[in-house]
Amino acid sequence: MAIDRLDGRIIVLLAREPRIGVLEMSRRLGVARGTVQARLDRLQSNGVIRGFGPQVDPAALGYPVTAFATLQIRQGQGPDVRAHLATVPEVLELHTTTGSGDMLCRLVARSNADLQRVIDRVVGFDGIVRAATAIVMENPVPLRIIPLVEQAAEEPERT
Amino acid sequence: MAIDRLDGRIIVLLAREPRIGVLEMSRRLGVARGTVQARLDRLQSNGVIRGFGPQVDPAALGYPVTAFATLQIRQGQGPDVRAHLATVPEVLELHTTTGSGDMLCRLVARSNADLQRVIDRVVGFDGIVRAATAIVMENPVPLRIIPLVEQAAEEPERT
DNA sequence: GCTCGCACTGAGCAGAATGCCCAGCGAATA
DNA sequence: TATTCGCTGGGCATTCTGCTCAGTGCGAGC
Repeated sequence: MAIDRLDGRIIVLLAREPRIGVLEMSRRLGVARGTVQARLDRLQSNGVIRGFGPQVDPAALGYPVTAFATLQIRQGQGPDVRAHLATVPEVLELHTTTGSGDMLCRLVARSNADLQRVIDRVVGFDGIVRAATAIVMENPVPLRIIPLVEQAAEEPERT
Repeated sequence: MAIDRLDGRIIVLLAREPRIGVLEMSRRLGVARGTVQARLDRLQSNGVIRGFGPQVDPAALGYPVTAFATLQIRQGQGPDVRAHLATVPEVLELHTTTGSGDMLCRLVARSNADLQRVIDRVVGFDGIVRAATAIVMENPVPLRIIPLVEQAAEEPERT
């Protein structure tokens, strides 16, 4: 669960240059290959590293528009709404939240006009009372994990 | 930019089993190894596949609390706020948006109590007028790309 | 109708990495 | 003190990679 500095260096190195392989990592980090391999195995069985799936850019796929929609759900309809949203390919992720909305989902679309189609499909479901959409203009900080890993590696336990 | 079915199958296969390698992929897909290799190179130089970084689970790192914060920014302070937020490790991503807020950011924290510390640090900056935070309770649809890739592969061009 | 360009195929090759094994060692633990 | 655990450094066979090549089928352009 807690990671130490070596774990942190492994993850950061892997995040920066994912293709280098275990042997090259051991060279760069100055440790034995078996150590890196054991650490990696542990990190993966821990669940710290979920996997190494390809990071696909929706914009390059033809979906340059990103938006976040806050949804208000009719009481008791949560499970149905989740199942509905899971069937929409343009819904990239979905969270249930506290606060003024009940759910927050990330959407993509081929254009602003196409976004209307996506939203219609999202809210075209009985359990959804209202949707408030915010279109993303810029993304100054793309999804990142390195700073957090570095912090976690420096402070293995704290609360 | 547009991907065909073979591209789609490559990405989906890679997303499901990231460790299989080019040779095994060519076997599963029933095409020559060189073809898979060429397609992968093209997808990467296209930017469709950004990379193969490790997918790290913040919860396993000791940050089980996720939240989304909507920020309102004082006019003209945007660039400073971005720079400020980029220095906070718990800020995993940041978007500027249309709508009632000006920015939307994803935060993680070690606990609900720790979230207060993170929010204090986030809003402890002059350019931020107000912050509305929604704590994530459940994540019925984790960040995914496969359905979108499949759709994009079936409909190479459309708007 | 013909030729060119392009993508795919199937094969081969040297080099490198992987997965796996082992014995030894030092530190922390019981 | 004895044991356990993680790291080291080495070796091994197997596998994959990166690269090259000639041949082939297909569509576009002339």
